[in-house]
Amino acid sequence: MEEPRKRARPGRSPAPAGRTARPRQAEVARLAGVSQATVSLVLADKRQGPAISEETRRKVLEAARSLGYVPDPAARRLAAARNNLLGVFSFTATFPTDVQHSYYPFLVGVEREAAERGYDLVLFTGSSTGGAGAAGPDALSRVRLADGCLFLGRHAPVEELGRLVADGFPVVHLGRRDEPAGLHWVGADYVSAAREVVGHLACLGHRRMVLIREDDEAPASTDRERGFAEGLEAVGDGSVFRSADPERDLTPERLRSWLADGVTAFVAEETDTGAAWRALRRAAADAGIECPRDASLALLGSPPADLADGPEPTGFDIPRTRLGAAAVRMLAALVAGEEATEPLVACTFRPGATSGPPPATEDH
Amino acid sequence: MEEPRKRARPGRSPAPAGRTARPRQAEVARLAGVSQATVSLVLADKRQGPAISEETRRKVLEAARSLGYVPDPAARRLAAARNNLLGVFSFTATFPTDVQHSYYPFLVGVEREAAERGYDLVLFTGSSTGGAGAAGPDALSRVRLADGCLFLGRHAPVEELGRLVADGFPVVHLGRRDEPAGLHWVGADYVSAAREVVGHLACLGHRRMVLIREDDEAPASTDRERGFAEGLEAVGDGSVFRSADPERDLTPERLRSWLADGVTAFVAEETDTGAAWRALRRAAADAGIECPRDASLALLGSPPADLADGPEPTGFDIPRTRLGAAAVRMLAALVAGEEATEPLVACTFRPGATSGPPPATEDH
DNA sequence: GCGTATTACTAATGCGCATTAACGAGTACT
DNA sequence: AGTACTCGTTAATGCGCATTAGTAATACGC
Repeated sequence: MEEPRKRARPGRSPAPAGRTARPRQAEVARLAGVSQATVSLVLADKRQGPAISEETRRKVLEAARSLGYVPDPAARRLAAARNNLLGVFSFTATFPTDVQHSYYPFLVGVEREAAERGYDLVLFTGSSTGGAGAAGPDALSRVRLADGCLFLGRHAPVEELGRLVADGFPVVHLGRRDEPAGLHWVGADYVSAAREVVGHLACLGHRRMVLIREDDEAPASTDRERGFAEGLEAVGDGSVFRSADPERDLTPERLRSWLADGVTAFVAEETDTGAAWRALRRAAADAGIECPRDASLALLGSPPADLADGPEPTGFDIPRTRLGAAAVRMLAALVAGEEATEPLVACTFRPGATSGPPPATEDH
Repeated sequence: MEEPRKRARPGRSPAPAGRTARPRQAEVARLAGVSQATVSLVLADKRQGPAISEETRRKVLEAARSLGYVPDPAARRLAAARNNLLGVFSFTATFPTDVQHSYYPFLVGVEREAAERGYDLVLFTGSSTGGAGAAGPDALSRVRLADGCLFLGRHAPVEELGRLVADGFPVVHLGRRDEPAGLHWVGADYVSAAREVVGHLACLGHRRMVLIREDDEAPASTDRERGFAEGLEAVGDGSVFRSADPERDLTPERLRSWLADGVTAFVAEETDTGAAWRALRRAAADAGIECPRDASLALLGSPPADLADGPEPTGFDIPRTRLGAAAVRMLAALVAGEEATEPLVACTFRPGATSGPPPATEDH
């Protein structure tokens, strides 16, 4: 025989004893001798709504306090037609096991800014769609549960993202990204940052430089190259060394031949692997080049963890935390129906110890 | 004249253009040519309740998929159902800038296990920042949006937690905790782990040991002490050195006097600061005690980051990732209305290099 | 005194969903 | 042919709150 219980909630109105249920606005209203609507108004404390007498306000607040009234967030969000929920979706686990993955600093900023704005975060795991739940091509659509969603990682499927964007669902991608047209993103201003590094080298007197980069087409790489080029435009000239495997191809001999050609500074891009910088450092060491003396080195980003304890490289730091915050700001703006905010976040220049004036030449 | 707009939601039903709003069950129903109730039934996929024809089921699922329908979590909660959302609430920032005491390893386990079970995570923010959400007496109550909530950190206000627990809201605290009666928790089995470490020392031949601990009453400390006592029960005897500032109070002289008393092994508890272990290592060094030779040292936990590169201490590792997973398992059980699962998670013994047989005595 | 404001509140409605009583259409059995 | 069931679907309801239209009461102006 089925118990005809109404909902799972125990003891209601006349309180048949047992646990007292959480009080509702209705109970507060009864105690204060007013209507539920009045309670809502008092507690909302709007300035523009109907006026409430001081007397009533007092009674309601008193009643609410004495009952220990606490609003039900679900009901509140339902009635207000917004969730105050921002999604965070990464295509790998948000918390990869290899500790202190680079997402961490982003999340710091994301959390802080979201908290600041009263949003909570929903962490969608790539696997929450692949694991127990349904996989399939519409896996991404789960993020619609939030008011908007932040995407991390390069492997976002263009198709599905495009669909979300086309539906007007607020989406912000962390990192510049052109692919689904209309996708909003925030990213570090690699162009300016690279330009600034080159400018710094130019100030020191360098006129001829080489950029070492890996062989891919990620915006992060091309932006750096552009900044490199722009920085050199009026003050010198440079060339780009591009290799799929810099650690193999960047030989000490090549470095020496560049030096012989009058190159006095080398700039490496930062990548996931840090291969360019590692290759550059090693080749320089093998070639017997002492760093700020014989040639200057710069890194367009931060050194990989395994090279962290060498001399601090001249270059710039990616403001990951601020990026996370900026992403949330933009997402919040989109959710509010406003224009997207500024997508570029400035990197901070790092003087470092791997650059100095070029060695004296015959001009001297 | 007042525009009779319904809520702030733009473009509805016949879609006057512009942004498409999130689809509701009603839209799915319309597209599938059935009623909203039917949609709900199909999507709920209950085995009891009214039967649904295969034909209808197909149509509904197809419509839902093509619209990218996702249930509104707030509405679901309100209608007394489940969300598939588990909350995570920490009383400091979940992603602290100060990496020292990071919840990261826990979160790895939490995320993995949650994904495994088809739950998404809601990170309730604003606990620390006091941002827009400000810390009222209802700061905690936001978590009711989720099906259940995980709490991290020691500073959980007993009052509010008690309220949630009393209301039957599924709550699991990470770390043993007695305070709000009835609170569920998962924690590392410090008692067994400490016992095992002591047992190991006893096996090596140690009979008299001293436990160095800080002066507080956290369960994590008292549990370790209990394990220490239990481990010694039948095999030897020990005493406890307790200090609010071990680095000041634990002098080399004291160490020597213990040695003179026949103490051959020292055990330090792990705390946030790592003070006990640091003090012990330093005092031993200052006293000219060479580690495994003159006396054995053990650490009930993991060394602080700044001592990580010394010899690996004998002791145990706290299985943080597994703890996170266990917490989610328990929370899921509670949400499902089942009994709470096993709260204790075993630590893994670490042989280390700071222990060995006691030095030869006059008995020799 | 009768409109017109103004103030202080309440009734009614709906947010999106789950749930259940009710209903219509078959089919089976007296 | 009438009754009893079963099956598939829908109408209706309510969760707890915010919002708005509406009402009652009082103050004001001429």
